[in-house]
Amino acid sequence: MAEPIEFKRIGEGNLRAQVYQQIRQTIQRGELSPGQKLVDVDIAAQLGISRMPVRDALMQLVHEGYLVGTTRGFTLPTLTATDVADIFEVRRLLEPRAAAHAARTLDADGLKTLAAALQAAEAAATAGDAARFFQANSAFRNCWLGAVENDRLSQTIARFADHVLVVRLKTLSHQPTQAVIVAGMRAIYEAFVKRDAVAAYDRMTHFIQSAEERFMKLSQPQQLNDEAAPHQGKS
Amino acid sequence: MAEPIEFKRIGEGNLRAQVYQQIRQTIQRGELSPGQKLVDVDIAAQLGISRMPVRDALMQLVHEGYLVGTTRGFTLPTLTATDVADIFEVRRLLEPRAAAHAARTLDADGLKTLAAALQAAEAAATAGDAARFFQANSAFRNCWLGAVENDRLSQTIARFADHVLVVRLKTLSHQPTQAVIVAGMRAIYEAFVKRDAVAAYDRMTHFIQSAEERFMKLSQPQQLNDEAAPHQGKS
DNA sequence: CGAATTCAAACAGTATACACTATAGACTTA
DNA sequence: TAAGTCTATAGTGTATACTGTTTGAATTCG
Repeated sequence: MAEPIEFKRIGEGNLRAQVYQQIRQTIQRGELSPGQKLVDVDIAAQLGISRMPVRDALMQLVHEGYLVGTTRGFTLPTLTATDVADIFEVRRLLEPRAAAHAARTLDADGLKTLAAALQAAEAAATAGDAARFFQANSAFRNCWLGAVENDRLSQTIARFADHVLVVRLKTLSHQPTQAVIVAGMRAIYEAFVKRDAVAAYDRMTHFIQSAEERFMKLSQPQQLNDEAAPHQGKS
Repeated sequence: MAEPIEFKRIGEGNLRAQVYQQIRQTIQRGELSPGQKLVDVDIAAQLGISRMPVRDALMQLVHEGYLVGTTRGFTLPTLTATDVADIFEVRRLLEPRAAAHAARTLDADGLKTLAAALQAAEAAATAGDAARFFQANSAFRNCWLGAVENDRLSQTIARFADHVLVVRLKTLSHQPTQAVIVAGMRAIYEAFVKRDAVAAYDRMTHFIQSAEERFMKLSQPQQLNDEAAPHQGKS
């Protein structure tokens, strides 16, 4: 199986950073199927560069939890139900506070971007376009997270949100769930517009909670094989 | 200036992991002076291995925030007052909850280890032995964090706590501050012994708060040059 | 026909070599 | 003597080559 994914170098800085950005975007967009295998030498050949920068990028992604390294290439991690619950716990602790910050610091530009993302999400939900919904969801989050002045806080949130997002691809394709998500986004957006930090805090709390419940409910039938596949990761 | 620090390979796994552990321990113990410069090729020569594993380890540490990469070697990051405040904000959000978990899950062995660490801290405080106090403090934290079942939560905490610990070397050498810290540790320890999750939560909240206040108060005179040295980090 | 054993390909880990760039410090000049 | 400029060098970034280990598949044996 050859690489079905087209990698091309993007953006700034050294090769490692470019490759890192590229692969991370690919993962964030859900363009990497769970069984898919990433091999440094293949990607390097495709980009016309040597293994080392690609390898560095892949290892960084492994360390951030975006990938797991096996003895034969790198693949997406298979999160157990416990893993997802753990991630949601951290998000529950961090995101409400971050949202409260954003309510204070979001400027007019940011609010406009949020409004656009919200509209896109609504349109995608009614049209049943999972990919667009996915993307609008990420855009919304990235926008308000960008307004959070505590970079460590926002980056930690972004990382963990990305991890579950990969798994949530199926959940987010579910129409009723999309409706719940959109409602939550709108509630949060309105708190932002009113610059109401308390409301933003509360609504974000509720949002995360309902997102988790939705996920757990929907993934129960398929079992998401908990104890079957323990943590993973080598060395 | 040659390397005043002796690196030797330790522990398990591949060379990168060994070197990583070694350097991280060195940093955690405060054995790296702020101006100190780490150069991959030097460390590699000292260990009798090639640059690559050392380089990988250093880059990982940079990515985790333990070091910053400059064009001439790697050094400790110089945290501004804002940086420290940001880190403490995240810790305030995460640690109380984690402590509540630990109150449930700590076993007899863990409690014994905590008691030992607490005693060591008290002894070091009365003796005025900053290094031992430092170490006992870390041992205490690592122990209860180890009992937290949510690995992502505990690892995130450990990382951020380490970051400020490096800066807090001076603060923790201050006798009155040591007394405050020891009192907080004892209060938390007692909550653990009673398996009182609520008390653990509350006391950890108070502990973090007082630690932050202590730090901010003590570092005010030296200014800790805020706007002077912005974020740092290259590429 | 199924299970154990062997073998070779695949891929990560490590080593070495070269290229490129940013800085420290010398050197110049006012 | 202080400010600007220039250059040698230190040290990262990237490339290539080699090594070791895992694993999947072929092959043999029960």
